[in-house]
Amino acid sequence: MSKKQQLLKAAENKVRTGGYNNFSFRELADEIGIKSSSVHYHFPTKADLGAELARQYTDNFLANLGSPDELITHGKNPIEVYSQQFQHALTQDKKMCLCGLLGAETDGLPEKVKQQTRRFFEQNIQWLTHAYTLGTDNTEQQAKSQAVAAISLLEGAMLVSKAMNDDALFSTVSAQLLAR
Amino acid sequence: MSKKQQLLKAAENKVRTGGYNNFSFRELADEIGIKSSSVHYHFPTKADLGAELARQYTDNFLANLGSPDELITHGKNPIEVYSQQFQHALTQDKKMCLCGLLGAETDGLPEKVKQQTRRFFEQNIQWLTHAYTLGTDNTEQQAKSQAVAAISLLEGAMLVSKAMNDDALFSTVSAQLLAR
DNA sequence: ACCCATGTATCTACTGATAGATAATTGCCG
DNA sequence: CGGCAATTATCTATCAGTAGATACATGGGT
Repeated sequence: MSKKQQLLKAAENKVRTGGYNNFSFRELADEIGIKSSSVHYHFPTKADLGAELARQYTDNFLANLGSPDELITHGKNPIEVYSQQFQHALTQDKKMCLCGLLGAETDGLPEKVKQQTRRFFEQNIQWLTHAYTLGTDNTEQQAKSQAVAAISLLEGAMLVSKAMNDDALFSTVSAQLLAR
Repeated sequence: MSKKQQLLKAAENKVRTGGYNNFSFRELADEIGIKSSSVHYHFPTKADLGAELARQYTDNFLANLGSPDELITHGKNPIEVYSQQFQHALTQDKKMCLCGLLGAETDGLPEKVKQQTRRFFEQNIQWLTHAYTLGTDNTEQQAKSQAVAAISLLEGAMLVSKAMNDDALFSTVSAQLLAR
């Protein structure tokens, strides 16, 4: 893995633990064994790093999901797959969703980080809206409402599980999403 | 209002905007017209300030709600009142829930701040569990599941609304909570 | 010989925290 | 009541540490 990707990985861990202000160039540099000034070679400013972080996170998140149509073709329930992706982030990484955390502190973020954070939610709501349209007679409007509620429920369940330090809460909540 | 309360008020705005690391003693002091060293008189450490902030926020939040029984006596739906309290925080203050944000970054917080953040959710889940028991044949277990889902949905809806900069999303989601 | 990636050195600004001084107020004792 | 003592709330001054950022030098691979 390139130093650049190592930096992003280290930053992801820091941000998902304590937010955008919870990492510094020095910490990241120390962690991967370069000097803090060298971090500026890869990312001119902290905002550039943060924006790239959110961008890659979003792209990877969506790529790992595949398309709702594809999932149905393989006999899977898209909403179930979707909530499992959140659960994986919580229980494997033991961390909050990157963009969930950034979204909560959006008003304190540099503009370009804010934009990428917003993009995460736009794309996810689009994905879910599509999923909630397939095999139903939902209008686009209805499907979008369900989509926004679904991502809200899952982001919120992560947040509550972290705050209470009890991952079982997430399972309890996601089960209700699927039982509707 | 005492300087101490002014400090807490200023800190609340900062934290609800960008998280625990988004305020400094100097900023707070400047804002209310004292010196940063004087802040240490009221709060020995930053963690002490953060913990007191979360503690008061929780107490005020619950006090403003009243008890579920009381609300029903006055012909109100406790869950509706509860979700309106969240909506008020979002649309009037134009800010995220303090403990929602702190909960998301819980692993990056000093221990005593973490404890007070957790207390917010414990007390809120208790309140909601009680509300979901009244006038139903729900078991305690079922009511608690509904309670956790409700607070997850509302915290998540705030987060998504902030990230998307669209408060209407919150309304869309909370409407679904009440329509169940 | 070039250029990508990193290092050295340094800057200014800000961080939380501490020590010690100073008024102003409060409260108790005789 | 008078006066001493303690408490409250603030100040000035300073600290070591860290923040993001910059200019410039260096080395290693093609």
